[in-house]
Amino acid sequence: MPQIPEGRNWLKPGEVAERAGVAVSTLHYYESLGLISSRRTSGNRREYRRDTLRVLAFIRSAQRVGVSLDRVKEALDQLPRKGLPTKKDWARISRQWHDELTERIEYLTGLRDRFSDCIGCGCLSLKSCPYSNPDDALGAGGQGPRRFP
Amino acid sequence: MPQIPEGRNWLKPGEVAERAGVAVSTLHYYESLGLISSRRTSGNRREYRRDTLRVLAFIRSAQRVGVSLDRVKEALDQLPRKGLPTKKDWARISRQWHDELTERIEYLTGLRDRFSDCIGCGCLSLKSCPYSNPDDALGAGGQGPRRFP
DNA sequence: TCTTGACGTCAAGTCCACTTGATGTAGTCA
DNA sequence: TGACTACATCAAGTGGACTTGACGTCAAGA
Repeated sequence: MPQIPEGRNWLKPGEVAERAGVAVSTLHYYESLGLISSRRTSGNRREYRRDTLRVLAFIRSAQRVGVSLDRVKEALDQLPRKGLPTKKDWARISRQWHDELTERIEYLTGLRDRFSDCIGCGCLSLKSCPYSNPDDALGAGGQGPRRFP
Repeated sequence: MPQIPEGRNWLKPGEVAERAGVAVSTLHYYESLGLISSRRTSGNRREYRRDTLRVLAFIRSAQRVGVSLDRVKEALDQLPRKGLPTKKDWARISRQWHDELTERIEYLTGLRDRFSDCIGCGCLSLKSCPYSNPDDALGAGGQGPRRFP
């Protein structure tokens, strides 16, 4: 991994990509979606602000739990467009993120426990089974995640 | 919702689709993947065994937590190919499922708590942040889920 | 009997999240 | 200076999970 001096606040695409564990093409893609931004050098090369790493980390963890890039963008749009995001900005996002994760954790926990009840026990009845009910809380309005290998 | 008499063990596509909350085309798709199966009437219409609803419920809940259809198929392939799956068969799958969910819950919980630590607190440092580390436990070998609106 | 709707097949389309390829330029190092 | 690599743009391709469309058939009710 290339050493990035402490003082350098603007990073090259390759550096950011390596540090964040994504491909350079992914940076382009995210930029096209407005998730991250860059400035250009005189030679038209991109330069990313150091805190882009933080944004990328945020995106990464959001995706890991199945949040779409659209939703991520909504969250990031609450950061100030101009100027560096402050601690307060990140704290606000962090709070929302925390709540979202908590909700998701509770859902999974319920799923696990009810699953044990209705299938694990061997009752083999779907009549009162929450999984056979398409209209449960989190089910409505979503197509669900696509992959989590 | 159409009434399906208690005794009927073979259901029509429309009935299954409505009960399971999926489209008929989805049933075709799942069948093409080998996730569910059907027999045909003399008029070439599909008929699904009642317990297909259980399989579909299983698929649904698996997808909800971001498990791919490939992985679902792996699990379902452990059910007996011929004959009705027994309580024991479902119980085994249920156990695995339970473990998988537990793992996922623990991951999310860790994510949430560490997230609070490293961003919520405002330290704004990514140096020791688990999200900036591409090589953490669940990160390796996966591209992550795609959507969870 | 006739109509209507559910169903059959198969190809193609969609959406998200990227990746790959083609082609040209910029910067670095021997 | 020349080679080599990183980077730029843009279009097109990929993979998962479906959906839509076109077109023909089967079955149940008026």
